Amino acid sequence: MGPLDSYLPYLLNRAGARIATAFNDEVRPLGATLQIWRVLAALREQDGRRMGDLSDTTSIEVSTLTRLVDNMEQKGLVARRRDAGDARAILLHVAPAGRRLTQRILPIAERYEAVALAGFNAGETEMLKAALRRLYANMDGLTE
Amino acid sequence: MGPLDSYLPYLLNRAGARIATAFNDEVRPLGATLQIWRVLAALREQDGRRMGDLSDTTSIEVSTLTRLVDNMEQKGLVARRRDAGDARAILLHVAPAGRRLTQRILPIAERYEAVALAGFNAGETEMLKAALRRLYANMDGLTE
DNA sequence: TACTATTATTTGCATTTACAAATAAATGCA
DNA sequence: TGCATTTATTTGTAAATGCAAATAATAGTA
Repeated sequence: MGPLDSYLPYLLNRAGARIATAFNDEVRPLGATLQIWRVLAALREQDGRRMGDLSDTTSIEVSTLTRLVDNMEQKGLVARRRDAGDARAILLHVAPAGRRLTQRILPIAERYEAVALAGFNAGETEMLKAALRRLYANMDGLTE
Repeated sequence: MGPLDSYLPYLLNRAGARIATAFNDEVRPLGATLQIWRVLAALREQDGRRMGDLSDTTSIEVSTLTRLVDNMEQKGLVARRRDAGDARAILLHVAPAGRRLTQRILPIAERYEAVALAGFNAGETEMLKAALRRLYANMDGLTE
């Protein structure tokens, strides 16, 4: 293996960690965290999701997610409801405070997108995003 | 903000998390972790580094790194030496067991690079890596 | 030289995280 | 229907994480 900064997982982690840390610092004054934002963003995309589904989309491990949701529920950001059709499952819904918080974080999220992609034109941006999706899909090759 | 999977930090985190989890599972039987590998890889690139330097290259927070290094030192993977020129600083060196572990992990790391980039040609690969470096650099715009 | 500010690392402590086991419900099938 | 298997979530528990404060040494300057 050559130099570290030509190793893809390294570059990926480094970029991700930097954005994550900065974003986290920024939303903390709002009483949020990156993880909370991830859940809210997932619910914004589609409300009433199962824990397992949320775990998949947010990349937060289920047992961690359970406790994060406990916390968010206490803060009134979300509400658990037992799935009527399948009583094993929970459907998580945003609550009013969660919607308000989402609205406050959205402009920050948009700013991060813009800053990260500063100097990228539309074609480059799309190419990068496509590559990241492809990369994610490629990992199927390992986990079966 | 549009759909989640067009949001760059999301794509970045998702890809990174997936690789990280899989890699971690794979090196665990060797008595290693992803974080341990990060330190070893950084030392392989250049031995005798300061804690702060290591923190920067590995994206591991310094206080976390201190304890990780405690652990690695106990396992005989690395050794701390006080910097002769500046007694505040520690220079971290690989130890024989660390070198051996590095050799065992290297092929795994190479495989991950290959799997992640399956189907990418040389040009696409270089473009992606360049984009990730640029993205990282772009974040200077926020943290000053 | 003494004093203040800066830099490098570690430690205190509360929170977050994740593996494994436990619980609870649905499904498949004898 | 009854029982074993699978699926969904939570809980137990130990380890990892990260902010803030503490410690230690250097550098800058009056």
